[in-house]
Amino acid sequence: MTPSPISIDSSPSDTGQALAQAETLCQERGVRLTDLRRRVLEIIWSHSKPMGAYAILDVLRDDGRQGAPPTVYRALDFLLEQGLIHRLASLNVYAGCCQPDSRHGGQFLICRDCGQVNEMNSPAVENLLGAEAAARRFEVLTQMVEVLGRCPDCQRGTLSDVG
Amino acid sequence: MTPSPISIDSSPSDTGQALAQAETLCQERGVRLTDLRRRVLEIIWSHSKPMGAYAILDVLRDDGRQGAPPTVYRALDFLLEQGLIHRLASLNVYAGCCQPDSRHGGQFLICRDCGQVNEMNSPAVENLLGAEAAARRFEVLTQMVEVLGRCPDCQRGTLSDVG
DNA sequence: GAGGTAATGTTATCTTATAGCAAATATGCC
DNA sequence: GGCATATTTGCTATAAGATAACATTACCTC
Ligand SMILES: [Zn+2]
Ligand SMILES: [Zn+2]
Ligand SMILES: [Zn+2]
Ligand SMILES: [Zn+2]
Repeated sequence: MTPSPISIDSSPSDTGQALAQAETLCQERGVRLTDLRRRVLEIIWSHSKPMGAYAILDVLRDDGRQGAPPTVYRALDFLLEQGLIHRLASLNVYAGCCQPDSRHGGQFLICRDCGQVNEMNSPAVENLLGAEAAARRFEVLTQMVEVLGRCPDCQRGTLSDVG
Repeated sequence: MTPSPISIDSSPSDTGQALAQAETLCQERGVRLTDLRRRVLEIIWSHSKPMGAYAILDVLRDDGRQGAPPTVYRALDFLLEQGLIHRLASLNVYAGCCQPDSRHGGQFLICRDCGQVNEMNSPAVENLLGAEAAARRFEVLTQMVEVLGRCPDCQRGTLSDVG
């Protein structure tokens, strides 16, 4: 019923919800969420930490599916275009987007110790960044914000590196 | 005398100033700005756009200097540690820091069309990001902000892609 | 100059990402 | 269904970015 109050991990239900919403969005937009693309999105969501392209490829191969790097990169390109995932440039990893219905670059809190990533998407930050850019006569297309630090859990115990 | 009001490019004097300041900072800190490290910093500053590691390596080789990737990556690591340059993760390039005396992650306006990069470093943005992170009980170590868009020049004419 | 530390040279390798073309699959029309 | 079309996927090769490991050289102190 009620979602667990502290969700460190992407639970199966999170994954399910994300997939369902992706399905809906793709239908609305008239684009095809193929088996491969859906599976890549599922792999990303069902892991606790954002994944690199080659880690995703490994899972696909464990599935028994054929594939080479272009296979996964093309799926990632599609998911990125549709705003269903983000790329964290500082880590070369890909993470599911929590609000795929509204386009945004993404603001992320990345834990140095356990690797967890939290998508912030503070409108205040977005607006201020836009204002500062505008003050410099700069036309904004996309914003990328990545904050590296320590998550609440890793501050508490030193249960670092939970894998 | 007066610095040019619109500085699209890093002028030789900018480069000279940056090198002089780097020299001073490294002396104060008791670290060695060797020939190689100084030259890499100079190469970065004397180019109009941020450069990739292998582009820097090419220039080093044009100098007649020996070198392989580790040569330039070690120099870059040193310059990054000392806060003399930044890495723009979204582009895999390195850019000189305008305020190397104060440590910061860096906030960048990156022009999609001409590739120019402008370091913003708005304290307001930094503070707000810090506050938003703190509200989520997240301990900030470093912030990285990269805003992709179009610089004033590229909005005016469509003198895009000035190379 | 001997000894220790820091920096650089050198080779090989690893990770991340893309180009290019062929085969397969979905879609739309007759 | 049969066929033309465009999209998607398979597959090989390769580009681009970054690091590991170890040998050599420069620098500093005694
Ligand atoms: Zn998002
Ligand atoms: Zn953590
Ligand atoms: Zn800076
Ligand atoms: Zn521009």
